[in-house]
Amino acid sequence: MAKYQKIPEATIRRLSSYLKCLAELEGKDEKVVSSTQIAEICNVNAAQVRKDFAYFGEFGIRGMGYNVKQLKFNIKEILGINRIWHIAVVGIGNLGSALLVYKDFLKQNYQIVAAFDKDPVTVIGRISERMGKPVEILHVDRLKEVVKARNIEIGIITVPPQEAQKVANLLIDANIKGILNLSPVPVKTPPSVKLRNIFFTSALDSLVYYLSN
Amino acid sequence: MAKYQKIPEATIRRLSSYLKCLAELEGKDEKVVSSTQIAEICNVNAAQVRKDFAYFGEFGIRGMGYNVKQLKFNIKEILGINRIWHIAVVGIGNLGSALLVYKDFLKQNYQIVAAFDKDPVTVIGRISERMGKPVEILHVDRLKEVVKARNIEIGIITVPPQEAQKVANLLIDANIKGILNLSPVPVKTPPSVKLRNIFFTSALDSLVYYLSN
DNA sequence: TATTGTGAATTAATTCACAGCC
DNA sequence: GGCTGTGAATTAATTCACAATA
Repeated sequence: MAKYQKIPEATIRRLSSYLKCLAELEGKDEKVVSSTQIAEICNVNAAQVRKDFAYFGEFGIRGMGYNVKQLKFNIKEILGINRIWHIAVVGIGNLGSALLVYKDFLKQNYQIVAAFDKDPVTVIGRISERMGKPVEILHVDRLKEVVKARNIEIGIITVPPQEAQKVANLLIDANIKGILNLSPVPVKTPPSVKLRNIFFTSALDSLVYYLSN
Repeated sequence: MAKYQKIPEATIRRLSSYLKCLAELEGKDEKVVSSTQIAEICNVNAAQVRKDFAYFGEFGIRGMGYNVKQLKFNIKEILGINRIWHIAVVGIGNLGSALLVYKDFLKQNYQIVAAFDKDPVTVIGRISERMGKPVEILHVDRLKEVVKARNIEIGIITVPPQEAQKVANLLIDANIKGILNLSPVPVKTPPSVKLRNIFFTSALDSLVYYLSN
């Protein structure tokens, strides 16, 4: 898909945000959009928008702009989300169970096909009252087996900090392809397992820095 | 606090991650740490760690390293989190109610002192069964008044996409200082109101890009 | 001796500015 | 005429490499 060059990680993140913008425009039945409009909505420079696309090809029409539907399709193809990815959530505490019912998250390209906890019985009791059995909660011992059986490619870690690396190791051992770590501590993976550590509080910390300075 | 220069946003995010690392080391009773160790744990270059600190002062001892406790204190001071910040959560759906009980989040420097929804009665019924009245849920009409009364400086937006900008506008009108937007669409604020849009799925999208390529 | 702190060198990302094209 | 696509210019971030020093 990519032409030849190394693509900046920032470009990839922006592509994902352009996609949201395009989904909105599509909802408003807009057919065509210019780089200037996208830039305006996403708070970036218009040349940047064009350059981000240029890494992957020519998607626009000079003098006209971009076809919304087509551009959306192209970006999904670039990102690899023109299909459904199977996800497992490990750790069904507050955050984990929020994910299980987070519909916006499910709707597009991701499907949570398994949920694990080290104490499924307690957890099921706690969460079943507020959702109609969204997905069965399994004991974490079954992780490797189920990852294989259900073609799970991505694991989301939502366990307490002291368990995070252990769970990461289990996922790695289960031949997971990628890990999204939402626990409050960083985990390590070998180069073969792609990783994103998302620290919720980091965003707050950086916000607060700019509030204080 | 900062010497003179403009500080890269990336530096601020890393400071927040060094802080996590230091908290862990402190928990293990480590007294001293080197830039190389921090770099190793946080997956960055050691010179980068030193340079990040250098923007703000000299915190280490040549030949020795950094005093864990002291460095932790210094970073908290730099980030402005050497005190408690009052937060409001707007939109008590799944994600919002997860925040209300997300203890790791509360523990350090942030305190959720108000929660708003446009239908508090329904919401209270839904969530009260799984938590012991963590914080009263108020009607969003009372936002401005309560923000003022409780010295709330930060608002977290966890409403559905079509409501996000409206809520942002309410917060802006209530003279909030900063907004953390966890809804799936970007919102806009005037320059006087600092903003972070956190798109959960963007992290997944970028992870998937690197899995596909 | 070991490790910080930092100027210089390097690499990367962004923006400009305009040629190319519909 | 208006907007894309892109080489060149600029700006920013990272890393190197070593002098300073506890």
